[in-house]
Amino acid sequence: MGRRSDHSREDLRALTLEAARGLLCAHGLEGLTARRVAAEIGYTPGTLYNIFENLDDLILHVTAGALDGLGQRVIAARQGAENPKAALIAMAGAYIEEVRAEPKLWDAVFEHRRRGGQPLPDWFEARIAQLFDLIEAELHPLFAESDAEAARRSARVLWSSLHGITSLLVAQKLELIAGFSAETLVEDLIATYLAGLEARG
Amino acid sequence: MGRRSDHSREDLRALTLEAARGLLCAHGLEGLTARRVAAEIGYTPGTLYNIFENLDDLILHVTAGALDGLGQRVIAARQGAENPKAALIAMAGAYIEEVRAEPKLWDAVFEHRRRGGQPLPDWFEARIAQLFDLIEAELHPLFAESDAEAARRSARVLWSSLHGITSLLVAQKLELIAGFSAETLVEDLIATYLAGLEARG
DNA sequence: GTGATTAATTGAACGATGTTTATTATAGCT
DNA sequence: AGCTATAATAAACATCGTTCAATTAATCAC
Repeated sequence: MGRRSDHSREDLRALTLEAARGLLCAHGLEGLTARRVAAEIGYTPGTLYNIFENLDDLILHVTAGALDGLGQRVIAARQGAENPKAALIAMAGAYIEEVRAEPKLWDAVFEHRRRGGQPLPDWFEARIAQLFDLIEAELHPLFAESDAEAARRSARVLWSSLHGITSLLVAQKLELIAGFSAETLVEDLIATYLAGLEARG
Repeated sequence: MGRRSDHSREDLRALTLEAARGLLCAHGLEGLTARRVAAEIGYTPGTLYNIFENLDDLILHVTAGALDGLGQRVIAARQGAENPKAALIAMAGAYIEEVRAEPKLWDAVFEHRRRGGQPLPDWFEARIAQLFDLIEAELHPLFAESDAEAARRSARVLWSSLHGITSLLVAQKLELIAGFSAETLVEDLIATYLAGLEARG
């Protein structure tokens, strides 16, 4: 079969991303194959390579979409919080909620590595940096201007720690941590860490 | 070719584990294939299935070995520390050192998921629990006996947070966190979190 | 020592994977 | 209508994990 006009270039791209996201949500990374995505959108595998560089590229765009959605939820959750601690807990709560809603998708986000050990492309790292800045912004008021370095460091510590909890959650390795919900752990982390910041001056 | 007597059953098993570990260290998860492991030990792929249930099983045993080695190093690092804070920082330092020595191996440890989404076998979870207990043991002195629950919770928070930092480190996603070494972040985490515990009473 | 039994190793096969490419059929333009 | 540019396809390639009948070597019985 030759050229069709069932979908515009952009439609087809959006359709593909949606199908890929659906497969990730339903079956995780191992459920996403070129042939399955193609079948889902009614095309053949080769067509995918007209739209995306390769499967890694496709997956990267799906996960970028997930990160964007997360960013929106996190920003919304922050509204109305009256102090940094409340804001951070609300933001982290939104994170966990999002991850809980689609655990396999988020497991794929964390588990995925590009073939050949290639590093993440710049446009993707920028997406993550945006999320990162949200935490950093909340922490800044807690530090003197002379301590900008400490504020940056603390933002990185909190970010990494949150990532640890959520990644264990979606990898279903949190049963080791039985008896405590992710929310409980995150709240403990934030409250205690902030208390420590204050105590250390 | 038929039955050989080049190696005893146990020798062959050890040889296979060693070869698999070498491949993981050198090329990560995607470098470990049945055919490559077999070639490395001078046998054919089918032989692997006499020794291990499947590739997942083989990988699981390699990572279990890595966890055991880590446990020994962590215990050694703990010796001589005079208080819980110093002990925890030393232990975490050993963790990071180990992970830094073989980043691809540890990335594989974190990245690996069994096919079909099967949960980790009990014998493997027990290995992790052993490591877990090491942290918990250091924290206990910091809590009143009536607060055993809080001690357990804090151990889980610290463990997850450490995991977050190391997992970002080996996934080479720590460049996002540029400007701070894993050691710096871990030390900040432990010192600040412990200060927070004290401040909160 | 010779024959029968047991066990380990192989090689070939199967279905599936990501990706590339020549071929084909369509859409849009002159 | 004819031409061209382009999109989609089918087929191929190398590789993957895994299975299994066939084969060969070691072991055992006598």
